[in-house]
Amino acid sequence: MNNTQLKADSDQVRRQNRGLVLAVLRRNGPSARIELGRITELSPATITSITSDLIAEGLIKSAGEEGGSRAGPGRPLVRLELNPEAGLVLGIRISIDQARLELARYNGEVVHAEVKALASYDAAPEAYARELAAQAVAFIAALNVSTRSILRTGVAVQGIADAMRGVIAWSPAFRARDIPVCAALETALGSEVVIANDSNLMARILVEREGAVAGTTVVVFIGYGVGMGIILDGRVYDGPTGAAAEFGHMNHEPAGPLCRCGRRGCVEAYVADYAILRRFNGDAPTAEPTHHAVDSAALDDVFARALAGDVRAVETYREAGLALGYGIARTVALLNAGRVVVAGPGARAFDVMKPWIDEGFSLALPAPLGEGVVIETAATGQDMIFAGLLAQLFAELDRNTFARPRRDVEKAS
Amino acid sequence: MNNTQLKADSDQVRRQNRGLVLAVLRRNGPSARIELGRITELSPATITSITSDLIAEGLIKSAGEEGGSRAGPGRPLVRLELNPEAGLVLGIRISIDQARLELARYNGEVVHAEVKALASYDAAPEAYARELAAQAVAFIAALNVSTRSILRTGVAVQGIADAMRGVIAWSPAFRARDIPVCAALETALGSEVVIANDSNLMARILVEREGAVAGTTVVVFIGYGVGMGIILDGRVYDGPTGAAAEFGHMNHEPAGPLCRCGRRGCVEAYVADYAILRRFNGDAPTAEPTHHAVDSAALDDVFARALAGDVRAVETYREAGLALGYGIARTVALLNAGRVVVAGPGARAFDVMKPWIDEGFSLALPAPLGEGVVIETAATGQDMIFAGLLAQLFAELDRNTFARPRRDVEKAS
DNA sequence: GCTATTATTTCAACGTCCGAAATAACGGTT
DNA sequence: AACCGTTATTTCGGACGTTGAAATAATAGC
Repeated sequence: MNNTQLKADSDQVRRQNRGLVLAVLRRNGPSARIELGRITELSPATITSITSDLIAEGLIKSAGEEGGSRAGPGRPLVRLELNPEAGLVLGIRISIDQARLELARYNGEVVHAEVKALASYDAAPEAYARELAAQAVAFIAALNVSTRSILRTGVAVQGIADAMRGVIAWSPAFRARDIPVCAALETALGSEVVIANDSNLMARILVEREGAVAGTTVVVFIGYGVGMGIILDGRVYDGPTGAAAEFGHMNHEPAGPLCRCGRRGCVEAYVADYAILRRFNGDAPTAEPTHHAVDSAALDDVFARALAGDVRAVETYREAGLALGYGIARTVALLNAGRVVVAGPGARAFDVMKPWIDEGFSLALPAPLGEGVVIETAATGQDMIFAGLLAQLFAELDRNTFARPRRDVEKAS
Repeated sequence: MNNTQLKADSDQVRRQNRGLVLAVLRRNGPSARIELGRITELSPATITSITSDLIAEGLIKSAGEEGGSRAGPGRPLVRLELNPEAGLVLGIRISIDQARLELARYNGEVVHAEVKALASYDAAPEAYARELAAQAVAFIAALNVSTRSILRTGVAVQGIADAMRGVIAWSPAFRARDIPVCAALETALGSEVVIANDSNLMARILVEREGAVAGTTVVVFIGYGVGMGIILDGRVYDGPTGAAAEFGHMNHEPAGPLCRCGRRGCVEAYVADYAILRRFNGDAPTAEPTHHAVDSAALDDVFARALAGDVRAVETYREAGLALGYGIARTVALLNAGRVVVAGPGARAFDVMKPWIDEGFSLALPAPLGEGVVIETAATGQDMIFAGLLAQLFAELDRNTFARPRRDVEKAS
């Protein structure tokens, strides 16, 4: 018989409290010991003990003079901050036929970012992974950084990111399935590599920016595809394997338009970039969708026409809005979400779609379930995915690696 | 700034480990200290310390001779068990126009169960709550039990159980909304009262019976209504307020048959008892559904006819199965569930519907998302809801009340 | 230079867990 | 009946973590 829960001991207490201190420093920036004590509710004595350990291990250091002290009498506070030199983290975002790499110090400061062309859609899985690893090695070599100082690497991608197996199980960026990116990067870099879904990362950073969110929030990401990040009780839900909610492939109507996935009536087939264009152009709903990036100028045009009242453009967004409203209603029925944030490039048309989103929502959901649900949009950019990726990497690093007390560091006396 | 996490201290360590010991005793039945140590991974010394505290507090006691020792030489093990006299727990299940009450000892043993008639559908909220509380008081008074020994009370109901506000927010058993059952019971009984959803409790007990479940499992409950319990990583997900997944009111087709909730095309309107009868009888899909319990003999008849190949009966289950398959696919898309269990009285027709469930599922879900998903049924009864309710009450009691170390109990020396 | 004030560290006390040793309670053997 | 091997449970001292109180440090204001 195996147990659901784990036993607790003093090691775990220390780990938890160290993690807490690191988390506060990461979220709040430079903080004095007394402030750490107030926020964590740990006693000043404990804070002294924990911070002196962390300093001895090189994870944090006392901030310079810019701390700014405090008005009035009394000993000035000494602010502590994360030590940027404690290590580096590498973030990689894979999208169709390109990859963006970003190197950041332990305090979150970005050292360098770069976009590399890297054919993905038609690539063979192993070859792609090898090529990606080579690009990563070249990227950090060009910065004169040793692979040894890379503490952790993260890969963000649209579609199903299987964190257990460390592969991209299924993504619109690839024709093939099961791209084994983690293994290749791990051997090339020697650091632990995690994989995550774009929408989840977007959700993560939205939550982080706004502080803890009560209840359940879902973030719908509309762009080249349609994704979703789910936040349950303030925590991003990653699914059993790390995959995100495939809201885009949640069916709307059984005989609906053809989706890139080959099924009919997926939400994506009404709402994604390609679906908007297909509908506006008057192509058959069963016309095979493109598998490559769509012309963003053409999309801008449809949007502008909708604003101007062009009938076909409005009708396009009406159908998209209805599908979205129904899809959101189904999601709310299942998860009892109180807030829905529509984000991503496709969210530019949010205001145009909103009346139809509301209509679909209220047609699909009995009033008691829909009451008080807020459907809104949020300005988001490509860098938010990176911010989320780095936030996740640092959170894991702090919690799983650095929170663990080390007994092998000589304490200064 | 407030914190997501809480600090840890030695008190919390003890609480966690005491809770662990109680949980093992509850799940495993009488266990010797050495066995507790093996399962919890705590040292024998710690187990001695914790168990002697628990014994002093009257929560556990050493089991009689029936422990059965062990073959071979060596000191025989002394099995410990939960002390039935540590307190009582009251479970109440509310259904349409009746309530069932059940009193159980701390070790889970049921003292007495009783069904009382209690008009619900047309009742006024406050009056219903008062009446229910009066019935509960009478029930325990008839058993010669003092309200003081009731440690906790739980209410199970179909529909939206708002645990935060302690009300039945919306349920097929009531025309009215927001029935304030918790407040009334709390003042009448003096014990903490929690409210929970039928389907969640069913899911809880299914999980408990099978041990920890890896990944995500959903339990679809088909009966008078259609509900769902979601198990994320082996834990029942209760939603922000304690409500369950309203799978029954997840829309299937925008212009589908009329649901009891007044919307069209809900899964329930294809699959629930009343929907099966309506379709089989050839009534219009927009015929107003009944709000009272359906004739179970008539349902048996439809089922028998379907088995015999009656065209209209088969067609009825075909449509229900398709709706179910689509609904399950939507759920899997969102939650990445690996296993779906169809339960409840309506699950008797599972085998009949299975081909259509599978068809709907594969039409709705791209292959990579549906791979390896197991859709199955499980035999369930009314008592499983009670078992789940008691399990939940005891788990909360153990974790929140009894795991907390007490310093006011005199230790035997 | 002194005082009030606030931040940080030191120290002793207390709670928890653990390993090792001691003790307890059997079955089997002589 | 005494002894031995075996296994369960308790006892005890040590290690670690947190805490409150007291001591110390570092400033502003007078």
